[in-house]
Amino acid sequence: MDPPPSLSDMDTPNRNHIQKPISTVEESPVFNYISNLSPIEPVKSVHITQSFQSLNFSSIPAVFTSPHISTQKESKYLRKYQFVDLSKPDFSPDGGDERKASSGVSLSALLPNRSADVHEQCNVGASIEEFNVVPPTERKKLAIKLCQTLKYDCGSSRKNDTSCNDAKMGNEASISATPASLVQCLKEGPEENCSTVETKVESKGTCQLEQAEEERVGCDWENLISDATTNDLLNLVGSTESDACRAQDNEFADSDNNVNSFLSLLSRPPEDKIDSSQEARPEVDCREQDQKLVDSDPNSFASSLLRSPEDNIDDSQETQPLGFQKHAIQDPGSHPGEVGELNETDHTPEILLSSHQCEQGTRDPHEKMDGEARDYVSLGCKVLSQQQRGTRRRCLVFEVGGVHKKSLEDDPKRSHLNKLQCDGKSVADDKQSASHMTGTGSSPCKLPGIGLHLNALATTSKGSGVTKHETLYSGRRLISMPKPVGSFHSLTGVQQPLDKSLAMISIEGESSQVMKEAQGVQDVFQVPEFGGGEEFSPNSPKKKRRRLESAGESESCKRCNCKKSKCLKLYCECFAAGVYCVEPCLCQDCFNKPVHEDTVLATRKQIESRNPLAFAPKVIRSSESVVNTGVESNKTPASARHKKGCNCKKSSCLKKYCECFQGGVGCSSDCRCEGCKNKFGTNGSDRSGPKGIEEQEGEESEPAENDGQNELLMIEYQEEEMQYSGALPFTHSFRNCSFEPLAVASSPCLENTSQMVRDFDSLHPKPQFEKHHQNVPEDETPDILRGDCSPINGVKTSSPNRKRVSPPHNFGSSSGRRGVGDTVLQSIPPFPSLTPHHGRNNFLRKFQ
DNA sequence: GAGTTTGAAACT
DNA sequence: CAGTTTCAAACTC
Repeated sequence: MDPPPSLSDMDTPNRNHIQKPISTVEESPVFNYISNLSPIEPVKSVHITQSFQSLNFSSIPAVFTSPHISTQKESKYLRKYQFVDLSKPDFSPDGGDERKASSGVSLSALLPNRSADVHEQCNVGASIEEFNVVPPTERKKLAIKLCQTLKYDCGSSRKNDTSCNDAKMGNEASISATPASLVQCLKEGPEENCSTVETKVESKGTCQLEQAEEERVGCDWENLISDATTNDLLNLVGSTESDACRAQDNEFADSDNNVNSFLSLLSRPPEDKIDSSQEARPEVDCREQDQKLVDSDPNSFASSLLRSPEDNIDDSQETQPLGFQKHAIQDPGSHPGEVGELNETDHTPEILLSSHQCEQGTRDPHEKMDGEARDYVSLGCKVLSQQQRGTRRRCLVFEVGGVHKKSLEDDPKRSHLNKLQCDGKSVADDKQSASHMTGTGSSPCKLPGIGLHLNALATTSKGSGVTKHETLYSGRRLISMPKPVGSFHSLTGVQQPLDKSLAMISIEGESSQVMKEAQGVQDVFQVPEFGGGEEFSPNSPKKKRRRLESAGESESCKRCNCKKSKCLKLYCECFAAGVYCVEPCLCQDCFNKPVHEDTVLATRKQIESRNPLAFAPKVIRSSESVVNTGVESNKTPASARHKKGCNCKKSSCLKKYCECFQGGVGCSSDCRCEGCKNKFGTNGSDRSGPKGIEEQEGEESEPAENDGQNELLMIEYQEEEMQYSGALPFTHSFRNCSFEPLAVASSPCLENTSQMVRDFDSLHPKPQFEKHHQNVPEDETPDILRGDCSPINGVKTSSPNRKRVSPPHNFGSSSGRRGVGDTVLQSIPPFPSLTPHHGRNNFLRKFQ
């Protein structure tokens, strides 16, 4: 298997970029051959290109991919991941919050990193191997070119010197075998001529073994790469490559004075074959020997190279204590203060080779290995997998720790990216967790669980950073639905903007918040099977709830407290909001968890079959057509309306029993409330609001309207999805996080809304609503997305008094009840489903 | 914190 | 589609 062809086979817009670096290096047939075979330069360039491109372009297409559509591919990831994980049972870090955080964040993070790293290792190995194939006379030249190439490649990857130290360490480690070999050759003289030979062989072995391992694992590179349609993979590949490249660059650059030594070694005749025992020498032996050599010849190029990784690690420790510590913690085989970490990572080729040999049963070369080395070898593929993850863990560490700490100091974009990755992994891991149970997988890179239900998003949008964090992490728990399913069919479409938001917010976050977020991620995994559910909570639900409430509504969104509905009915606020229940929930026998994804989705489907708008926001913004028509009602509180209207009898629509009041909207003609005193509305005795206008102008035709309104609501609903598609700028999508009370209508945190509404009270209702409209400017949406050409507009425009002309279709609403799809409102972004057109079409088809 | 009220959701 | 039941949030004490 040849990784570079696999890469080139990738269906990526960067193909042209792939070829470019190759051509720049081509100078001779030999080098052309080498270049074609050597993946170092082109592959790195490719990865780098992808990395940065993915920052800008790749994410959007990924967002549009339905998590269910990609189930198959995700399964591949999952399988591979599972294999790796099995080989490393104790992957999780071992400490408190960090452990929780990593358990949620890091698992899926491994996948892309792992792929990237394996690939890279193979590339390096192949490159060196081909290097060896060249006649000795050419080696010097090639060595120079190799160095140049390495430097050249690294030139574009220096951006993340600080932030990627952790990852860098791993990559440095992965190539540390090379200097080690060089050291040996320097020490042992020309007879071995192993400077490149051994290294090459080891690297070659590494590559081949890696490949073989990958095949055994069942990882099809092509599939894997083809699966890499997500930011995570591409970004991580890029980061890994660039880090490795940088590491190499650093090493080579630092040892320019010793290049001659290196070249002299290269130019030596290949009189000797590699000592198989050395070749297969376990890493500990190699380490010891190398260390000796380093001590004896500290000034040599080889020693310089050899020291580099550890030195860099030390540097990393100094500059990135958190990241490295986390790394160390995450490494199950390492112990604080020991060199286990280095043992595992500094000699990637050796240990990989050893592992490979162990797998193949060719352990004879290990006759002379010491006990420790034998232990390593005996671990077989386990060690291999660990080693493979060694580098990736660094990336992971970087993402976990560095993202929140160090990366903040770096390129914001980079930090942002990594945060995205981290987030994606969190969710992906969540999904994976669920997938383990349900048999369905989701792309670890696609935030499958994030169908942004804007209710959920707005739920916690109260303006504080903490709240925003919570919101976004709540978003991860959102339930994704297959596309064909009405309201949730395209939830993933919002992932990108949402996660961008999250990323941006997280950049501003603090470690405490990070841990809180991580805890939030962990919450997703707290399923009954694992004893994480609140069912097992010894605390009284109400007590807990009170505690949560007392802790401040601004910090924690209210969770459900269902006891009999299993959180699979709209009674459940979480379920109704399209989010999974999490740890703060006090529900009992909860099925609204990722582990019951199938059940949840099926239930949702069923409910939506009854009422397609069941999961639509209860409070929806009024149509822009109202604005267009100049009707002043859009400046009133009632410009946002409850989709169905309330049916209050005793609360006078003045308590949160009333959904209109709860949503901060006025009662409308669609309400059947009695004695309404909702001052935002006009349905009750106080009819000073738009309702009065509405009633005056078109109340009589209301019965005929509703069916049409239903359909209009559905269409508008789709328009909203369009608005929240990834094509919209992040800020635009984030507007859904409007911190206005109305924006949180129908969210699980409605109490916040109500409180804010109450604070405003009836004295200044209009300014509040007007403000909301200002914060949710309709003009931000391109006209094409606004549906200017949609039938809605025409209808609305022609009905200034909101008397809607129903399209000729019969609206297939299951509910003949009045108000199921009444006035199209606009004050709140209705539904976050973002699937661009197909979702819309499906949705429309569904009701035509 | 226990109990009550309330109205939406679900059911018949 | 109306009536009833179930349910959980909101509310009161």
